[in-house]
Amino acid sequence: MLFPRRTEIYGEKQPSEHVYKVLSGAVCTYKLLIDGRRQVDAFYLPGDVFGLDFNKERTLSAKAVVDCRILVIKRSALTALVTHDNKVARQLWAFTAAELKHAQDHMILLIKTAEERVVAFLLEMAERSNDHLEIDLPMTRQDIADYLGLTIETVSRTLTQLQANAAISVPSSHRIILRKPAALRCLNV
Amino acid sequence: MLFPRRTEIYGEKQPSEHVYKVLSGAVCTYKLLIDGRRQVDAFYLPGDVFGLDFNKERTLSAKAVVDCRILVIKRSALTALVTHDNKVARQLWAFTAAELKHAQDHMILLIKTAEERVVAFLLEMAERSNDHLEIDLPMTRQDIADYLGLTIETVSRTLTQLQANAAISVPSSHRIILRKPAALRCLNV
DNA sequence: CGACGCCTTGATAAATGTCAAACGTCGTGG
DNA sequence: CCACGACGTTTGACATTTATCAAGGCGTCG
Repeated sequence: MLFPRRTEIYGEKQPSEHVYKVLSGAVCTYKLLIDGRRQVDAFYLPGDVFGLDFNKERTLSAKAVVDCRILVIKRSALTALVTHDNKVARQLWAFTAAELKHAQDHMILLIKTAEERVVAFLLEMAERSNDHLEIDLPMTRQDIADYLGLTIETVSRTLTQLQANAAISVPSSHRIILRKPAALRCLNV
Repeated sequence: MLFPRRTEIYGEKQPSEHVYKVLSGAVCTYKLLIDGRRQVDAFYLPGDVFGLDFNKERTLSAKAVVDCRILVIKRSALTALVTHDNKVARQLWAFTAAELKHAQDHMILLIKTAEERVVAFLLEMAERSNDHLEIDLPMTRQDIADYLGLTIETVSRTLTQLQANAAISVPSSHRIILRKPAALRCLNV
């Protein structure tokens, strides 16, 4: 199924009827406060599965950050499997546990300084990329800022500062190359 | 089993061999950065179960915030049950999902202002208390500050300010009474 | 009674947010 | 093919929030 960029895939409080797998593009999950402040919980890249918040209602919203091809799976198909196959049940549990771990790591990120947060984000994205040094960032600065609990201006300034230190280079705004990965890892506390 | 206050119950990276239930007292789970900054993930009060991070290794540390009586359960006893009883497996999964939801709510708390964070904390604790208006806080200001991503000074100042607004009263430093719960809920975004 | 631990208060500093403007890039239409 | 406009990003000047550092108060326990 195709989702154009910026499309909402599901919204908070809606019933959880499907599970999703990213085929191409990128997705983010987030929460909104009434005044518009937003906390992005996670980015999902090709191969990643999302939408397994198996409280009946969605606890997060999800939207396509760029045009996406997404595989949509009925929840009922999964729950049927679970009641019969114990192994599937355990895999789903492990998946939820992994999301919990990610949320815990994200929480500690939110108490760090701006520079540490940006570096942690770059290292996380590098870890998930193909060659671990060149990163393609499908999301906007606003998405990154909302993931890190900062403003776009602070994210932008921190990136230019890292570039000034020659720790990274930014050939285009959605492409970043790690020049001193070891130094960056030191900043990752 | 008895744990005096400040005792570590388990540490990050240790193997997960037990699950715990608070009988009396209070426990918190947390992560540390090398320079000592600390993020408290959750407080557990009598009746609560903790220690179910079922990645093999602990992703958090846990310590008693006051003297505690704690029921300690062998992990192996649980996993044995799980392989046979599908219902137990699903309960454990639901438990992990609930922890995940709490972590997500905590993340959005960390992007709010100091006043909003303190209010959110008070409302959360009130919700878990007996009469929902009088709160007994077993933890220190430092524990609260580390839960909210603030300093003890900011927590203290915010509490005195709420007291000045007559939104709360603080008869003793570990006891808080909500005077204007509706007004506080408005601040909870 | 004194000492210690914890909490509160005050003055100041630092980090990040806000507001505003300029810049670049990309796509569209003349 | 070039010009224009929209959108996203960067940069700058300034404001605000919260942290830091330091001192004082209060209660508890030996």
